[in-house]
Amino acid sequence: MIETYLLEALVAFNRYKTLSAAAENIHISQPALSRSMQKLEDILGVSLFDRSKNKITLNETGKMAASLAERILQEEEEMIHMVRNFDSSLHTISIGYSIPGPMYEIPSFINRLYPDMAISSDMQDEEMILKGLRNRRYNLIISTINHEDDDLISIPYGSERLYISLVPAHPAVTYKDQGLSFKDVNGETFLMSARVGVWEDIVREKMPDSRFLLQNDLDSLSEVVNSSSLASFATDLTIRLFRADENPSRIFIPFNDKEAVLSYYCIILKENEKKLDRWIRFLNGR
Amino acid sequence: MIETYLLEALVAFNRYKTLSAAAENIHISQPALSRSMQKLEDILGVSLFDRSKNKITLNETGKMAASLAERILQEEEEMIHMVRNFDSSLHTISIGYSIPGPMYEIPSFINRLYPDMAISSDMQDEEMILKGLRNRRYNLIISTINHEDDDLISIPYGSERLYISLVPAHPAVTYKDQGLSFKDVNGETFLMSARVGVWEDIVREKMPDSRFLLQNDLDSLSEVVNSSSLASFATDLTIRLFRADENPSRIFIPFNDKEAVLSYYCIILKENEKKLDRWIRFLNGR
DNA sequence: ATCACTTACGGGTGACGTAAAAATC
DNA sequence: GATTTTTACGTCACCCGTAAGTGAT
Repeated sequence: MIETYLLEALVAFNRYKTLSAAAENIHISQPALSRSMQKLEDILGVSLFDRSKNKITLNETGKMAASLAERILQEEEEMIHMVRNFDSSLHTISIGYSIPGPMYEIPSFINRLYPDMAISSDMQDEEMILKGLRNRRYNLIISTINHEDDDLISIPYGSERLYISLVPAHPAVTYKDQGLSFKDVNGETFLMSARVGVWEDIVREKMPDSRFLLQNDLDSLSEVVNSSSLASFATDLTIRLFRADENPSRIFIPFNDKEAVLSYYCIILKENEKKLDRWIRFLNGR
Repeated sequence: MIETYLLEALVAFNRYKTLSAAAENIHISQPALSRSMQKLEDILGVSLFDRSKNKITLNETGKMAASLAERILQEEEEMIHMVRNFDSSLHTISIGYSIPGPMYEIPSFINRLYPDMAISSDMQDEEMILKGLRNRRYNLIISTINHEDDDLISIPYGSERLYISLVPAHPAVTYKDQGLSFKDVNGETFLMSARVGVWEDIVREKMPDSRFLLQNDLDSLSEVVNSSSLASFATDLTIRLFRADENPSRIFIPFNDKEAVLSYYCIILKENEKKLDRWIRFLNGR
């Protein structure tokens, strides 16, 4: 059989057209490459090159061999990637979210239950999240839709209420105790994260006259928020997790509207029930 | 990149299930195979096996890797065959015949014109011969049909008349000078080669009452013919080439019927016109 | 005790690099 | 003279086999 390094040498020569150039590019000496080409011809029992005294080029057979070799090398690289990806998929729990809130607490729970597993988090819209669960991209998803399908297990996880975050000087802080409604602050300009999932659809619909300044990066968002007097958003969950209410420069007021509350569910494929048994029992045992 | 011998080792282990058995089958020592498996894991950066102290089995990742490796090795073998076949096709002129006669003289002409080329001969029915020319299996074909297509070059090669071969004692030898007709010997039993192409169709149709004893091998045919008094066939071409008329134990009498004469043509793809230039000029220069 | 695998060790193949020669531009 | 390829030669990597060790059957 032909060892891989010979195929690599052939492909390199085909790409760089001279032995010297090819040798340099694959970091071997030029005579070594010359010998490899001879060895390849020897193994195949076939002439692959037209040789003159100081010129060597692939003949028709050689060109064919080179393109076949390239295919094989590509496939070998693909194999490496597939094996590594498969292995890593065995050692990571991949979670898809349609809202960001739970993303801040679920990984630490999972990590406690499965200390040897890596955790990958991803946020996309509802549709992509569900599709990702079905095609095994995600091991579990957090969705605001309670999908009830025969092949799924759906467990109510919790709910999140949207808050407005204001500077203490803002006139709307008078609502502090009773909460306020979207229409009370419709027209306000908000700073918000670009990645808030379905929340974005909700606030845009309920406050059509507002402007929303999106920030891609969470750190820069919080920096901008702290240095400006613009309104922003939070939820009961994020306020608790980040102890945001200890920050004296911001007042948090809940929205009273029913659309300001999102219930969400942890959904997994039934086929993964055993694999995620600890997690399921943790959820049900709360 | 992964050297081929490691893939072979993995595939062997997957097939034979224990290191010892696999090692024996690929003719290396068992520790060598053990090391190869470790090396493969090292290169991939991934665990491929479940190991207990004296047992080693492929895990899920390992099984996947093994099947991918198998695919790659198959492709490599395929590459070797394709390259060798392509190379040999460059060094052989492949000829397809629908009748056997020219098969006895064309190769020697070709050999004189192209002394470095190998020659392969093949006989099949008209349809397969033409198909073989179109799909490049044959470089040239000899056909009794004068295919006139835009992509083909067809050159009349010659014609062949069928003779009957009789022992001198046979009553029909009285026809010797004027020739005879198929119907004159319909009912006769003939010894004939199993590979006579379209001739077989002709004699079966024109002498429906005859029996034809087919011989696969030409040598055994001529042996049987010489030791029996049964009739047999020849053509002007074969009589000349094999000096059959110098054999006193056989009389050759031509068939007069028009179906007893077959004209045949040398046909090549136009795209091969240059490659076979010498041959074409030889044909036209006769 | 036997089997299966791993680790340790010494040996040989062969792939490598350096050097030199030959040929072309 | 610079570039490109091949041949020659010595070196070193690495793959191999043998031997020894460990644990399971």
